[in-house]
Amino acid sequence: MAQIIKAIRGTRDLLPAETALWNRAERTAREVFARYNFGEIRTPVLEATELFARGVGEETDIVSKEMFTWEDRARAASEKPQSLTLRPENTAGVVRAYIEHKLHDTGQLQKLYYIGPQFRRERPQKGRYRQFFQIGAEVIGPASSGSESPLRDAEVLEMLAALLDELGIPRASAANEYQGWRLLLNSVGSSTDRPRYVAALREALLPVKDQMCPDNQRRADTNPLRVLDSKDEADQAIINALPKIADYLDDDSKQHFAAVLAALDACAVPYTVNPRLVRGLDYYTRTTFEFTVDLGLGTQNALLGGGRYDGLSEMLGGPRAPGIGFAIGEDRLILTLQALAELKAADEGELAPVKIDAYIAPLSPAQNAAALALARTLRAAGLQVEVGDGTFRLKKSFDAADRVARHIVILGEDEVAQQQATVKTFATGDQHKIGFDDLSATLRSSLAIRPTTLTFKEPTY
RNA sequence: GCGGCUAUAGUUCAGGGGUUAGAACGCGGGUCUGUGGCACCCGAUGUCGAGGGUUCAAAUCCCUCUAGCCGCCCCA
Repeated sequence: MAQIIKAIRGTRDLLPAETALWNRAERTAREVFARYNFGEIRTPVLEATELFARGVGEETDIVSKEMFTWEDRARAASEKPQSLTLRPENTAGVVRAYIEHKLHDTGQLQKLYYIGPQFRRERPQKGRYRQFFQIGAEVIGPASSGSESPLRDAEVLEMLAALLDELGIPRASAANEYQGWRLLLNSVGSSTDRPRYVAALREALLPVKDQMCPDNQRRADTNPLRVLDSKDEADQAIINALPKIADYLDDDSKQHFAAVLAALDACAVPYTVNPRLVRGLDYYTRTTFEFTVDLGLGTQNALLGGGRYDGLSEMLGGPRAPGIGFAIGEDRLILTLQALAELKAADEGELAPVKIDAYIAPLSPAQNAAALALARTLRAAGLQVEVGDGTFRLKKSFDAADRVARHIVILGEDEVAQQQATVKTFATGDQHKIGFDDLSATLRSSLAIRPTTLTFKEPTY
């Protein structure tokens, strides 16, 4: 027997039972984004490796060891082979498109959102896959369009709060034992603040480095900012004594951050300022944030992350175009929603599965053609319809119908001859004969099927 | 990339060197020829993750691989 082929490591199939939830989440996100005047952008899954090296940062873990990268062969002798990469995130691609299509020259603020797969070659775990999905958005434009305003930061954060609220994810509070979402916020400073701070950090780490865990010793050399969000218990005292980024912000950055917090207060969006929150991508400046959630996600409790990237466009060879954005881990969002649904089911009992409108059951193969024709009519009217096969016994048809549909439409010899279907409503047990021409209207209006408004008698044979 | 745990029916799981591998749910059929859900009866579940080794004998012990989960790293 031939070897079966399986989905490759870290990728997975989403079957209808799950995609229903994915679609609901995506629909909600699209609706919320539209209310804030965001339009959708779709960028290629494949980009030049150079884009991520320059945008995300050559030294970051993502670029240095987690990308799916290969050399595409040259098409002609005169052409050089090109290094291609499956995108590990989408912000760099959006900014590349912004520059490439000269959206800057419109002078307008661009509000763009995307939904799509991203790829990172990490060890798979719950909530962490090699092909994972992100729902993200970017606000970018020339400074004259207001792209640099703290209002943009606050608006994005407020929009995210609205989205999570609308998806039914509770806010963490003492009342629910902090099972819910929580916004963590920090400012990592401007592109001039940050190098000063990193230098100070390095200096402060030098004498204490040896006392820290091996991971932190390594970080102290490669990426000192990462020492700040270390979970190592023993190192916490040392970390708390390190210089604070807040003391290295220039006046502009300080005022900017204060304005963001003031706007969040005005919108009643709860947040926690965490001076140790840092991000793993080099392009972030000033406001950075993370939403965590304690439902359904194990150690991967970061539901979404984002921040400002005022210098990214220039890094990619474009004009100065400040911006802010975020990316939601859609897989993690779904895990959270599933955990929430389970909690609810434990409280209220299982929810009845959603059923389609009708199941057409021909009584013998002679009625198969008529059944398909009737299905076509009903479907054209917008009804959700399944069709059985006339070789099934009626008993089996009922069984199959009850599993998926609210009504069974029985089609025997008499029904076809009279152009009247026998329709039974599972919930009530009511059964009526309804003319083919009236069927879609009758099924559409649940009122008409209620016994109080219909006085059909049980058919007698 | 590192460490640990796990892999048996469609699903959740039990078993544990010795005839033919089990339960529940689910699935198929019947009792019941155009009226289901309940009940009762019958039936099929399967390369025991893959490959190799030890042994008279391996689903069981050992090794390698693969995949999943947990933690680390990192991040969404």
